[in-house]
Amino acid sequence: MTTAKVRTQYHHGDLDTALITTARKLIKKHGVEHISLRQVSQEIGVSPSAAYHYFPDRDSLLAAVGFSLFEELANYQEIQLAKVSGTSARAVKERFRTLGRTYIEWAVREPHFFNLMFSGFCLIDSVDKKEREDSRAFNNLTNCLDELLAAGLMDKSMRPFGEFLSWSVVHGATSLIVGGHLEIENYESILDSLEMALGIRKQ
Amino acid sequence: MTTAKVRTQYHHGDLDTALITTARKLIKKHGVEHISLRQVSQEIGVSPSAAYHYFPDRDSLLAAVGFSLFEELANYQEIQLAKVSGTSARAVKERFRTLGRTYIEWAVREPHFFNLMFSGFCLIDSVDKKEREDSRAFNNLTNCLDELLAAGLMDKSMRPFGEFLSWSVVHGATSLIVGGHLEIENYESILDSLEMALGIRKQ
DNA sequence: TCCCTAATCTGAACAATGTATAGATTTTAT
DNA sequence: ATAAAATCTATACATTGTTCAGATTAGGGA
Repeated sequence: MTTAKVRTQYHHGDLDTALITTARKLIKKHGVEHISLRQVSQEIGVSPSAAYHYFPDRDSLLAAVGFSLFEELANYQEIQLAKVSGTSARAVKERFRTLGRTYIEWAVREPHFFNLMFSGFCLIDSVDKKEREDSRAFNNLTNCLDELLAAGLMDKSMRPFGEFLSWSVVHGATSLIVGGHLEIENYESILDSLEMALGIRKQ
Repeated sequence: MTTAKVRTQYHHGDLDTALITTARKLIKKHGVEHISLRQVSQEIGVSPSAAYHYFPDRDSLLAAVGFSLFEELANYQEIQLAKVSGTSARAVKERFRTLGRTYIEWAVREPHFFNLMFSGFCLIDSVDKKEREDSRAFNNLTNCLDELLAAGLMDKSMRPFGEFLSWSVVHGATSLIVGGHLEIENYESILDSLEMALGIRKQ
């Protein structure tokens, strides 16, 4: 019986992923600006310099955590999306709202994660653009907008602005809320505004 | 002849503002995550501990810089706004675009400033809400939207969403651009989208 | 089974950082 | 002029990121 802090073996075995998951745990609790490589190493029960065999520096580890969070968010969104399947007008519109709602609620529930993802650590240039995890969320948005259009539920002339407006409004509102610059009683009003903006029919 | 680095007097005289302006200068060049209290002190030519007579800790100094940047942005916006005075439909619409354009361009020109302002250092709670400098920019936006409505240039039913949509879209797009998550050829298309969303008449 | 090489981790060290405290210097008020 | 308040320095300490030489272990070929 070995706890995380007292290893019995010299070789950890899976230090690569242990570093990421432990960093994730500490970031979740204390925020990315308040955790150190040494804390992460100590929590695992490993020497501070051990991490340098897997990541060139501290920021690379944090970036790795950040990228895994994009994946997590996309997974969460798709799970919630699956709960509103169907081709009815109600289902299609609810899927669109689900995409925005999950984004906002996920960020509000874990603001430290959101800050890490969008605070310069996760430089897009450092990873192949075609394999970016946030493009999965983007594809889901595109599909949803196409469904809305096909069902005649949204203003045709607004379709070209669909992805940009949705992403900007939801991300912008989320960013302002998480940063404490905007207070909103219930997040559904954000989605109401967005629906109005895109000319999505009521009822 | 005294440079900044070699003071002749024991008392600096205006260390309070010197700390802020010097920190501002270093943040502008290197970004908030790469400057230290000691660098700022050394640049001024003062002991590292001197700063603690004016700010309780490093983060408070950074926050002070951040708050001054909100003021700077609002000043810049109002200067640009004044260049498009008049009551013609063209002038009113151009003022609305100017508000968004200045926000985006200012952030893109000084991304380190933008990051500081919206990266957790500038906690709104720490300052009286009624005296917040970003409310100046918000008031300018409200006035502009009222002018648009009064001139019959925007969709009446969209007015209640005016401030929120404008702020979210412009801030969201800016945040994504500065963070490297979104690439946009010219920023006017952002304003085009926003005008479409608010039902602001063409021509 | 033994040994050798590569993989993996430790230990000690370094400079830099934020911050606390005691004391030095200067200004201000009386 | 002198006491008190304001302002700044010097020193110290714990913590951090990072490097590097060396210790420990794992895996494969004889």
